[in-house]
Amino acid sequence: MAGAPNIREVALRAGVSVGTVSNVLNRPELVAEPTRERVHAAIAELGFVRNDSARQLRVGRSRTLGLVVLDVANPFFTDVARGVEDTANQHGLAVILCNTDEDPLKEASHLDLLAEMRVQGVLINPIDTDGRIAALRDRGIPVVLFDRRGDPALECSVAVDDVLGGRLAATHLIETGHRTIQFVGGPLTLQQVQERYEGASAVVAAHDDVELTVLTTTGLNVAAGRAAGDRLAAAGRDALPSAVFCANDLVALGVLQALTHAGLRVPHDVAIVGYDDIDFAAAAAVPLSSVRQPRQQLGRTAAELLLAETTEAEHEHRQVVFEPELIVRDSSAR
Amino acid sequence: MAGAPNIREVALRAGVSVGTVSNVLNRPELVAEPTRERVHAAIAELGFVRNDSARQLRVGRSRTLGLVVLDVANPFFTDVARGVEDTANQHGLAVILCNTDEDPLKEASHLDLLAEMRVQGVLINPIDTDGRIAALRDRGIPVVLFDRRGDPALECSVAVDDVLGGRLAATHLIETGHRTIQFVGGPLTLQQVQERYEGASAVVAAHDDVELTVLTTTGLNVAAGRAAGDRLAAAGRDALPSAVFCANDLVALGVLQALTHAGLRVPHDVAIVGYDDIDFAAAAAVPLSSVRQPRQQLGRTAAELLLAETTEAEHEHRQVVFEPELIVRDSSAR
DNA sequence: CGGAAGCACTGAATCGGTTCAAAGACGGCC
DNA sequence: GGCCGTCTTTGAACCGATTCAGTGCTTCCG
Repeated sequence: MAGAPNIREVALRAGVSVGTVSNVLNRPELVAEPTRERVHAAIAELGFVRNDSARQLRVGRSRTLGLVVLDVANPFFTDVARGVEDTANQHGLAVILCNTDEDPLKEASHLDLLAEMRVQGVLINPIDTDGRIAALRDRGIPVVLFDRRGDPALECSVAVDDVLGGRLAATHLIETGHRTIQFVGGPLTLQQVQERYEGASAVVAAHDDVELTVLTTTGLNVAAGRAAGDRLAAAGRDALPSAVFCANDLVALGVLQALTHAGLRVPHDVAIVGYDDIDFAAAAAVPLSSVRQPRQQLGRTAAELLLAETTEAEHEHRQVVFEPELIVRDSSAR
Repeated sequence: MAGAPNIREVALRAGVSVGTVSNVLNRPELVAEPTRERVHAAIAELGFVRNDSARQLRVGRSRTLGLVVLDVANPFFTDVARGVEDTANQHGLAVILCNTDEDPLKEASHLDLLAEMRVQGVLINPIDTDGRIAALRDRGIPVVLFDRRGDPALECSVAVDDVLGGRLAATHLIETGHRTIQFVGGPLTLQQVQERYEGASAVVAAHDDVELTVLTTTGLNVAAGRAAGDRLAAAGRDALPSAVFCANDLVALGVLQALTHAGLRVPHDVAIVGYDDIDFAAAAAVPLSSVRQPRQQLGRTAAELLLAETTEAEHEHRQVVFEPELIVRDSSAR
């Protein structure tokens, strides 16, 4: 009796069968008005709460959805998460947020857990597309990639054209007169980082007099950016690039802090362009130029694709690609 | 056969009973080496993944823990979440992150869902301590309050001394010569906001020549801060307070943006002190003075208290209170 | 040689909802 | 009165892993 009355006790109290109680909960339109009221009264009196694992066991799937991100502390991902949550909640689903810290082992263990939970689906910004994602799919759990393009034969994905984003940033820097550009970000195994670099690289290749170098970081956070900034500053004024293009805004903020700390002025000594256009970019010490992505929309669309895949009889995988937009602020003004 | 082999099929393939398979999974030391290997082989060949709802149903509780926060987009909460996640993962628990947006209705619906899921416990920064939290406790689900003190008879809690935080901020502003101080934050029903104001108020009361006024906001985010800043700026230069103390850093960043946009200089025209000392405070246009809280530690401690409550036979509720620390930066420099 | 103890394994009962075929109740109509 | 259709309710089977009393076997000891 103690903490957990079950559906049988409710049935007993309301003087009906368990089947009827279940119907009141799930298809109330099948139950006659007075009966329904008696059942509701019994539920209230006993403080009954449906045991979701029992329900899940019978129905075969849960009412949750997994969201696997690289770093919850990155506002880009929390904005995406907001979009996912809004859409999921509208459909009565809860979101399980998993943080991988760019660590394949953590990613793997989170995916295992989500598989055991029989989530309805997984939204993931994968680190490496190893077998584990395929394994999920084989088990019938739909997977939607976000912030990364997938294989149209296998999965849906929602991405932003990162190559274009890289082009926008590089074009802007070249047009404002910069000739030595430093790309800062990593690890390069991350598709986002790779493609942002590629985009910049393609533009630079078309200009004989412009030079692009790469400084890889071990992560995409403020600390990594600060470390990179320190290295740039330590190399001496002569070795300084005239502009830095960072793989995301956190790195850019870190670089900005380190350079400022070393007595260099942004954008006078070095210009900076970031990526993501998180809200804090505009509020930075030197307002940051950045490549904007439709963050919440990314999340909403990803969740919608997942829901479509679970409900549609004949599902065709879709690859949605949004266009990024360059926002120019003080950090790269001439 | 398709997507989901169960424990029976594994048993069949390995030539053992289901009980043995279960033992291999849960208490491998009870099973002889060669048998264990055969079972593992069968699991691998079939790609078997344990159905967690069946396990939960039998065992009675899940391996998850609910974390209910006011706003995932606030770095303060993501830092707390990191702490919670670290500790939870170490103990094999997954974290379900719920966002309430300071909306009691959303809070209630999330708590209902967590109750249905039979989570091991709930960590919450509550909006209003209405009956729903008590209802959870009655059902045997431990609740730990964080960033807020609780009733020692009922629950554990982890908080930071917000009254002290308010005192620190106000004392600092008074000592640097400010005589008209504006408190910005809200809603005042939030205990944090209330107490930060109280602390400041107590200090001001001891100084006849200092005036403290309140501008309440509807939320604790950048947009609310910006709106408040606009109102301050619109009131005209003469009506301006000489310093603003904000209930958190997001509000402070919003106020900073609005004031700067209106052509006012910080700290020359108006000084600003925030609260939380999120990472972005130091990187702001004018580096923000702020009252620092041990964010990750708050999360870790909260999770530990919860785990203690679920494992200890005789549990005594504890109220942990950390001390905040004032970090002075440019925004309140004289 | 008998009995006890230890070990590895078995298999049925169990957790608590959901589902669906079937039964029951009632009214309308010929 | 008998038949049919509609609406409501019933109750047992079922989902899949866990658990524990119990079986069969071996070893040890007096």
